[in-house]
Amino acid sequence: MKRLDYDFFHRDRLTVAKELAGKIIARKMPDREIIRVRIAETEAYGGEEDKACHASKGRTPRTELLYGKAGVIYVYLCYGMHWLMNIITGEEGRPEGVLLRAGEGKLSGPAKLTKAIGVDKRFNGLSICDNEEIWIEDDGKSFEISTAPRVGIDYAGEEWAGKPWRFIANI
DNA sequence: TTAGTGATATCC
DNA sequence: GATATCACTAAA
Repeated sequence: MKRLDYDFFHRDRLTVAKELAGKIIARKMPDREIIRVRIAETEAYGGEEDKACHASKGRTPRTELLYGKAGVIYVYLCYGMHWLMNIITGEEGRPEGVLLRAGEGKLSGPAKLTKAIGVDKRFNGLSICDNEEIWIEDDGKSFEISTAPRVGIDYAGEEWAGKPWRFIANI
């Protein structure tokens, strides 16, 4: 069992998103219990012109993290009650990231995943390959990966909403 | 289908 | 200071 390090995330976002599907996210809770959830779905965001990426409309304090170093966790509060978790990928200085969209089993939704592993604002800005509370593990198993269009981003227009940048592991 | 929720960005 | 927007969920 090995932890994914900076080199894993320091690559093209589509590659990272595809390979991240099927990996395990581990979370050490405050009571020292360790929760492990296999990642079932990911989505790639960002790139030069991706209108669905938060950073596409301009660099702001909130999106500053997206331009940062690969492996950094970007946590975003959506609709006032849902935490969405992303991991920054690619070169520093480019707004790229991968959204963790679902976990194995009943965790069919990005906010359910973060709720299950107790991720919130406190993790925003942490590096996932350099702390003892949360990390990603590779247990050596590999899965068939399906692709599909991203969801929930109709505002970005058909061209971007239709990109097959969603990766689903056939667990 | 619709309500609920709050941070953020963008306008005064 | 005010308002519009939003990478969602649960209940119906």
